[in-house]
Amino acid sequence: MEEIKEEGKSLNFVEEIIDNDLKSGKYTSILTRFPPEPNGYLHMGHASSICLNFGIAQKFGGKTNLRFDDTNPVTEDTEYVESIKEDIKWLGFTWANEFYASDYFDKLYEYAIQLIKQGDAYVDDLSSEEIAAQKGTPTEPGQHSPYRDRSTAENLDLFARMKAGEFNEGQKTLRAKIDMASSNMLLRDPLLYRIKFAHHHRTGDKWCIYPMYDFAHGQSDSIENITHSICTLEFIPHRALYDWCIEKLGIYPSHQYEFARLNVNYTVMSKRKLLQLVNERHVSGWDDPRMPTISGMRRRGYTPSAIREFCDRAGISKREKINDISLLEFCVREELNKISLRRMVVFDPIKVIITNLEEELIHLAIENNPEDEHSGTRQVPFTKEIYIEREDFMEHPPKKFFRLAPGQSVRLKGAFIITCNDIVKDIEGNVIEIHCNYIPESRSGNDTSGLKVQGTLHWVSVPFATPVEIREYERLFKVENPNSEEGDFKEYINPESLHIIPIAYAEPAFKEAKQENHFQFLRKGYFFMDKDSNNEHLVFNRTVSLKDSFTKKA
RNA sequence: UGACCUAUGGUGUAACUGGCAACACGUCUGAUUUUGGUUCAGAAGAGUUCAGGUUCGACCCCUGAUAGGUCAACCA
Repeated sequence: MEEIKEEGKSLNFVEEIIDNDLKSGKYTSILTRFPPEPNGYLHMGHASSICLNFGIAQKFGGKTNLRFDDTNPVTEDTEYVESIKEDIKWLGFTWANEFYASDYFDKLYEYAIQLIKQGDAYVDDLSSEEIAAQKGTPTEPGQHSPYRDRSTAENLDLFARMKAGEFNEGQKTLRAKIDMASSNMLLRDPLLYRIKFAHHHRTGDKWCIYPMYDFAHGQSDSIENITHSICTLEFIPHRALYDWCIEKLGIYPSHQYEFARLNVNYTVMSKRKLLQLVNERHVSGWDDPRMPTISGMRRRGYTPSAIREFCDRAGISKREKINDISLLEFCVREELNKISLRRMVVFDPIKVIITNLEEELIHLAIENNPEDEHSGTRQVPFTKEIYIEREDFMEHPPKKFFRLAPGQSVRLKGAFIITCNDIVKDIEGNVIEIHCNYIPESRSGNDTSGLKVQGTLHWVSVPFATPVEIREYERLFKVENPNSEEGDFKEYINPESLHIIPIAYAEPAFKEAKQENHFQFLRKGYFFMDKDSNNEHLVFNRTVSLKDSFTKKA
């Protein structure tokens, strides 16, 4: 059934390329790769790439490798490797092989020697500044380095000595000999190797020369026999160099394809900026629920399938775009509506006294999820004193206020219909108690009262109320695209993105709450238990609010 | 005074490769509802950046503009 639906869908441009390659017989099977640099946490943009690379392999019966692009030892760390693996698994994908670019350092070194022998690479003594100065501009050609025509023997000797650690950082580099007049700046004798006396998270101190991205990525793809190497738009100019290396080396011809990275409005999606938010304490960490990181979204209560669904609906193209966060929220709500347990929690309480209730305690069974008939019910105690939401009562209500007001009736969810017949105020005139009559015949499930009311409220029994902490999140930025605004993006941070309610009143069923449960707090939104919770103190993150067509109008 | 990439409702993605622009989100109605949620029914909203050309016919092909983006890190 799912198959048929998939058949009818049109392919994105990458899928189309692969479909054609398979049909034409260019390949009999495909191999993709997801190549993160282990220098930060994965975010929504990576999720899109993961869904593309792994998804495409699944769709066309191929496989996907996970390869850590760890060619810069100063920024990379094992901590990131572990978090990246955890995030990919959590998203629901399995890699065929776990590789590291650093696995190929020996092979890459041989490749470099091959280029030197072919006269396609040379050791340069120029400093970083001098190279930049000789690079030219997009409209003016660059100048040749005075070291460009060293003999093969000299290059070989120098390169070996670079590897042996005879030179200082920055003193020498290995450069490709291509074309200093190319309109593609990347082809103006790009750096292939640089000296770094840095400890590598995997190879330790074995190496003091490290390959640049352009001398590692294509070769790594080739070594693994990657058929379709899919990356983001900014690598388009690199493709010429990618192909140059493969051609000069005469190795397996992997091909690079580029798609537009995924962006979402009201947030930022670059590692650099996210790192700033963390370092400058605008958020509590990489997994702050406001962060667009996978770990942040997981902590917030987003589900893997909702994220996958979002990536799928957002689509793949070559056009730079910013997706609407509301699509993500739609995907999250759509799933959470089906799976979350309904509970009642009063955030801002006002006391209601059921004046005509004789019994001390009535046990009510209320469904856990009306969308799922197998979800069963829970026991909810009903007592003479209950809390309702302060905003659910108005002494002088406008028309169309379907909630509680003097003389007005409402249903208490899963319980009875009540009518407000009196209010108690303090000296300052604030309402502190609402007195109501309940209709015994209106009990949920066997209502014989014949009464109809417009509103249904959530409520919590006062003596049974359990305090919990609530954390509500708003968008992290005040503007849709912080990147395109004047000045620093941090000036546009929303100062009210986190709203904490230290004490909210929850029904007692939370005693059995499990970390992995998703909840819908009736009329409030979807919530997920935070890792800061312990036995005495439960903390809930608002994953996303419910759609609200009432407060919007007001 | 360069090369390369891109251009379809508010947003994102399509249009079976030339046959009078569809789907989703969002928005707005109405119905249903013991969540102002869900569900259901419906509506508004683009004539495809612009100007030419080819064609019986162009979002699609050609020419030329325009706009936005990318490229001159010993980052990836």
